[in-house]
Order: sequence, then structure tokens, then C-alpha cells
Amino acid sequence: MQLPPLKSLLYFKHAAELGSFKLAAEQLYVTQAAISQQIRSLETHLGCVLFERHTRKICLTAKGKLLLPHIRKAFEHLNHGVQVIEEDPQPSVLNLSVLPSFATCWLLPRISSFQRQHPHIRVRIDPSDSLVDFDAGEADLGIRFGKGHYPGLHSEVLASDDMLLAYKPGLIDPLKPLNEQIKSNHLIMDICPDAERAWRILFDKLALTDVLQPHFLEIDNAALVMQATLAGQGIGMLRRQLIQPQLDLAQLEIHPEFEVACDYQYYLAGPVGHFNWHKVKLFRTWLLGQFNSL
Amino acid sequence: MQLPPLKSLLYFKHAAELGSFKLAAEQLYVTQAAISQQIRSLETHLGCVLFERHTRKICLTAKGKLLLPHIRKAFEHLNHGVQVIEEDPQPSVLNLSVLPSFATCWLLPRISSFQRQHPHIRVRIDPSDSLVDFDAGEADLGIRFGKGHYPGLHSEVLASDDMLLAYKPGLIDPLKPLNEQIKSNHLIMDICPDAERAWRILFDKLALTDVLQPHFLEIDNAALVMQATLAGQGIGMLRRQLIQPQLDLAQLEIHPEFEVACDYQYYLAGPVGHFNWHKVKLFRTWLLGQFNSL
DNA sequence: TCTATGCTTAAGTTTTTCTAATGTAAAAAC
DNA sequence: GTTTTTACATTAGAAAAACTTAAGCATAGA
Repeated sequence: MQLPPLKSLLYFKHAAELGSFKLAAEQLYVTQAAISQQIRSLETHLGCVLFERHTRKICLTAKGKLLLPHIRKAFEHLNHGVQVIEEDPQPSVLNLSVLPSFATCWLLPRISSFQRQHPHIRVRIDPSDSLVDFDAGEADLGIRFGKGHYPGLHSEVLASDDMLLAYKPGLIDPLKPLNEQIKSNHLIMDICPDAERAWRILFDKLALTDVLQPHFLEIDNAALVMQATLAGQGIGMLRRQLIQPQLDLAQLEIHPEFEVACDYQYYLAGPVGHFNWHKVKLFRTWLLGQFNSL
Repeated sequence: MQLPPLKSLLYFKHAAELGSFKLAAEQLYVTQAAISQQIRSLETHLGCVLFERHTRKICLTAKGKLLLPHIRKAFEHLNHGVQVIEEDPQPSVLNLSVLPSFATCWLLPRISSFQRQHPHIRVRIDPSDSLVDFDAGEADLGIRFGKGHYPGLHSEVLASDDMLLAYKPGLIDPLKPLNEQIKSNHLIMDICPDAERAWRILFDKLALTDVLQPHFLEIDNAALVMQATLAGQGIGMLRRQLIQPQLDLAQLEIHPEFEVACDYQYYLAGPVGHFNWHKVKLFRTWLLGQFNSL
């Protein structure tokens, strides 16, 4: 016994319960045409008409009325099953998977505010370069710097960022041409696409093509780049979000003539179900608040 | 509460019940890779592992065991609902939608054999050029001559066919060149892609480009083309399946030098559910038997 | 140790589903 | 009795999901 396309059954349920394709479309975040097509496909598959179409409303036919309760029951079971699975196994522990540099420069300096607000939640931060295995329960949520394409996971943008030229106050004189400053200082480079791109853009802008390789200090971690910059070892190409605390404290300065928007953005990502967990909702709210207060 | 992709739940059910992705794949007529991918997508979506993978078998994890009974129940309801809808409303009446020419030349001469075999089934034949509206219950099954693409419907090939040059015995002398015969007789043409194509192939083969238009008698129905041919009004381009009875009775002859396979084939088509109906199963068996006995 | 089995992964293709634009018919408003 | 509005239908083309093929990998069993 061949089942019809399952999605068409879901659409049927919504349309039947709301008595309207239009409302079902809104509820399901698709266009009305999508509903219309799925219902038609279901009807073709079953070989019978399920709705009487009137101009301003639809009614279930006899066959439709026969079908609805079964479909409804079926989806109740599916929902319940998924709900059982998706229950939070440890409501009082929040496991975050975060990029090492973001953890060091952004999250750690701010997390105490979250802990003060929600003292009953224990926060664990797992710094890792790649997304962890959510399936294995290794983390509840991830914060990533990327393009937002995390197949199978729910994700939302947190913020954009810019690459800035940063240095220890006094290291260079912002009134002298940038050109000169670049040539006469060490350049501290993070090995990451956005930083490399920003350097390239800067060089193009200054028409510098002959910068020597040894001029660069390459470090594979933005937090260490910042540390080196803080120590006055040269000029760093750093993300604004990561150095904001240092800028506020005037431990770093940025050159006023340079700024490049990053290709990547910060994303919050994780399995859809996790976003219903209480601890996750609290953290998400706090996180968005932190980004928006800047 | 966001449901996972519904198809992945179906695959999960099969895999869990069979304890094997491979067997599930066979049961669902897909490759084992498809199962593996769907299960992974489900796991990613739920954020937990559902199967322990061992080398030669898989086992449900605790979460998987929790999920299975709900999913199973859900699909039982879906199946039952669809079954209720798909019950045959008139088990003793078989409504066939058939092309007019096929009805006249093929089905009607043979249908009495089916009626003798199954006297309790009343057969109704609805000759129509286009597929009827199965949704409205206008027909149980359709027999079409086409490419087998009937979206939303189940279809299966019944037979292929060839276009032949047919004429009343004695009208032409098969030993004289075909070339001459074509020029000196009326040509009776059906307005249908396969017939037109066959005439074109014939003309190309005979290097005839100067055949005059009035030479042709155009008739928009293969049954009438046959009738005109039977009456000796000219040479017809006809499908073997349609003229077999006349060939057997020597009421028509075919030219031995010409035969072109049709692009189209005969298909049996209808909503999937109809193929479970008793009367449909009987008719299908009979129909296949008729085609195979040729 | 070697082989065979069954799951995984990756790339590319096919199929399905969706959107956007437009059409249509009837109810509601004027 | 028109005109407008509303909700569903239809279409073509774009986007997303699912599938297949082919290769890889780990391990149970010979």
C-alpha cells in the first residue's frame, strides 16, 4: 500500500483544520500556490477530491472528512514522538561550542553577565575550530563565524563584523601616511580567509605590491594575534567584535583610514529542537542583547 | 515544534524494524546510501544518535527505542486513513477511459472475453482523447498511447506498436515497386504524431518529395482511417495492434517492405490506490494476457 | 591475514517542491 | 448592476531535497 507524498498529508491537515489554503500557507511559511499544488497532488494520488472549492472558502468532501481524523492522529503521534526525543537531558548545563578566538576575546569577557543573570545554569564552553557533533550530544549550541550554511541545523545571524588595523597606542602616528607605517612595522596576520582578504585589499588600496614576506608575523589564532598586537609587536588585522574591550580600555588603537566588512558573519546554530529548550532560549536572548547593546 | 523531514521518519521506521539499512533500502526500492543519508539527516535534525552502527548490524540507541513506537503508531494511522479513502466505491463496475480509436479497434473486439471470464463485473468504456479526471471518480483506469509520463498517477507499459502500410487485398501489387504504388493511390493519413512521422520516414526512404497534398486523405481518427482503408479507398498508415483482427481475417493486407516502430507505447494508468482494487487487478491480468498472447 | 559485508561519504544528477506572476470566478461593496 | 476584492488555480522557471553511483572504511568471519 503506497503512501502519498507525506508532505502533502501535512498540508492537507493544516488546510482542512483552517478551512483555507491561504491560512495554511501562512501557518506553514510557504506560498498559497505551494499548498494548492500539494493538495492537488494528494488528490491525484488518492484518485478522489478532498476539498470542494468555493470562491471564498473550501469545504471538506465526504472523503476528506473521512481522511482528516486519521491524518490528525498520525501527526499527533509524530509530534509527540519527536517531543519525547527532544527533551533537554540536562536543563541546568549549557554546552557551547565556540571558536577558540571568539571564546577568548568575546565570550569569556562577557559571560559573567549571563552567569549573574542565571546562576542556576552552569555554562561550559568548548572551544573548537569545527562544528562539533551535535548528534552525539557534544554541545547544545554552536557559535560560528561563517556563511550560515549548516545543513540540517537551524541557524540565525548574530552580527556582522569588520576587519580593522589595530596597534598599541603610540606605535604609529596616524597623521603620517599609512603607506609608510605599513612598510616600517611588522604586520601580524591571522591565517583566516577574511584577514588575508583584508590585507590584500589594504595593499591594493595603497598600491603596495613589494611587501616582503618576512615582514609578516603569521599566527594561526586571532586571540594570539591580538595578544601580539597588544604587546606592541606590530600592526594587527583584527575583527572589531574581538577587540572591542581593548578599544574601550584604550589598550589598542585602530587606524581611522581602514575598515573592510567581513565576508563571514557570526551565527548561532544547532539542532532545531534545541531552540525550544529553556536554557537555550535564555542564552539566545542574552546573546542577542549583548550584540545589540554594542 | 518543527517536525523533521517526514521521509526520514519513514526510512527510520523501516530501518529500525528491519535492523538494517540494507534491507530497508530493498524494501523501499532505493539504494542503501539513500537510507544512510536520510537517517543521518534525521539524527542531525533531532540532535541525537538513533542507531549504533556496528559492522554487520545496527541497533537502536536509547533515544531510538524511545522514538520508534511513536513513529510506528503514526504510520499505522496514515496507512489506515489512506486505506479507508482508497476503498473501491463500486466494486462491480469497471470504468475505463480509453482512446476512441483503441476502444473501437482493439478493446471492443476483445472485451467479450473479459466479460465471459468475469460476468459479475460490469464494464463501462469511456472513449476520450485526453486523460479524464480521476480525482472526480470519472474512471477507475485509463489506457493511453503515449510516453508514460502521467504525473501523480501510477502507470505501466502494456505494449509497443509499429506503423504499417495497410490496404484492401488486391488494391496494389506488392511485387511492383512501392514507389509507384504510393504515387498512384490515395494515401489515408491519421492526424497523429506517429502516423505523420511514419509517412515522412517512408517518403524519405523512397526519396519522394514531390507528393502532392491532394493525394492525401486526412482523417482525425485511426478507426475511421481503418474503415476507409477497409473500403478500398487507398493506402492507410495504421498501427499493427489496431488492425490485427483485420489482418487475421485477411480483410487487410500490409506491405512487406515497410514498418516503423512507434515513438509512443500503450500504458495502463491510474491513481496508485486503484491498483489494489479487485476488479482492477482482474482487468489488468486479463489485459496483459491479451497483449502477451499476440 | 584475507575476504566479504554493510555503513559512510562525496559528487553529480534527477526529482520534487517552491516562488512569482498571472488568470479566474464568485462574493461583497459600491 | 457594475466594480472591486478575495481566494484558489495554473504556469514556468528557480531552488532545494533526495537519489544514484562510485569509492572508502571498519570489522566479523573464513
